[in-house]
Amino acid sequence: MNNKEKLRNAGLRPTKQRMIVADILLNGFKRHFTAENLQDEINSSGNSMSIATVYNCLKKFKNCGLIKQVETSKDTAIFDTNTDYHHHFLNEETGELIDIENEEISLHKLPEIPQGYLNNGIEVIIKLKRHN
Amino acid sequence: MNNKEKLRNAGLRPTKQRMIVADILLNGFKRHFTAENLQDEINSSGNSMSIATVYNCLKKFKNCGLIKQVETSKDTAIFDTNTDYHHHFLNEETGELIDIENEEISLHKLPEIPQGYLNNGIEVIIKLKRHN
DNA sequence: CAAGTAGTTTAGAACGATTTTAAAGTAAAA
DNA sequence: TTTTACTTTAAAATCGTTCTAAACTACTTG
Repeated sequence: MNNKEKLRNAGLRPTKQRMIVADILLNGFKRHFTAENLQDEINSSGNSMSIATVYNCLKKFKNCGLIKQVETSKDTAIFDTNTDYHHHFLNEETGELIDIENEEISLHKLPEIPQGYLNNGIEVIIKLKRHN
Repeated sequence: MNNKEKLRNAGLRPTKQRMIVADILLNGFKRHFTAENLQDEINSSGNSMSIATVYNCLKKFKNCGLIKQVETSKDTAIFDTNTDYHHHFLNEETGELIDIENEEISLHKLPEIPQGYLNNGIEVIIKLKRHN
């Protein structure tokens, strides 16, 4: 399936700008990037795109599942007086957090830590959706 | 141990402002809050504090482990072309992310989901520190 | 195809969270 | 004390992101 079809299937108009972004992102290579990274890449491919369009486009792509946004990264820092090792439920609609005590969760199998690094803490976030 | 001692033990000068913050945060109650929440609370307790000081203070408290900052919340949104269910290593020094395939990790015991909510996805973040 | 309309792009302004600046103030050390 | 290093502050600056409103473009219907 080509990119034009992918966009149509996702319910998005295949505009010139979305095709440029699709050509960069939907080629099968898995990668992480920011809006600015992407704009730089667009620029250096000889095209150009307003930063507003980059954001619009990423939001659309995300909403229809063509890409993901990593780590529910809120724009506001949230602090916690609970310094014990613990995890969180996150109500994504409201941003509300609820503690999960360490005993209530257990990681069975862990991946191998990359060479030269140490495990410096694990954060588990269980995202919640209201039940209908 | 009183708050003045807690601050000294942590290597922080017990200034008037830090004591005000300590009185609010270090009373044993566990809670989540933002810098703005805290400033509001300071204001409504009859004190006042510059927002810059609130941030300075939270940064110091965090660095010496008196509080934590929740969910490695970066100020920049990171997107991912990998839309499969997967997790991440996070190099906190550089912000670099590395995928962890779903099979490489397994959650054994899960906490009970709060009433009225559904599990809408689990994100595991393993923070990495460079090995010496 | 032609004309209408609904969705899209854009530059630039606006925004909100956080950090920086530089000057004045305060705690600890000598 | 006097000195020195750290801290606080208001205000400006910065950074990522969203909004605005006007121009543009893709799709629909006639």
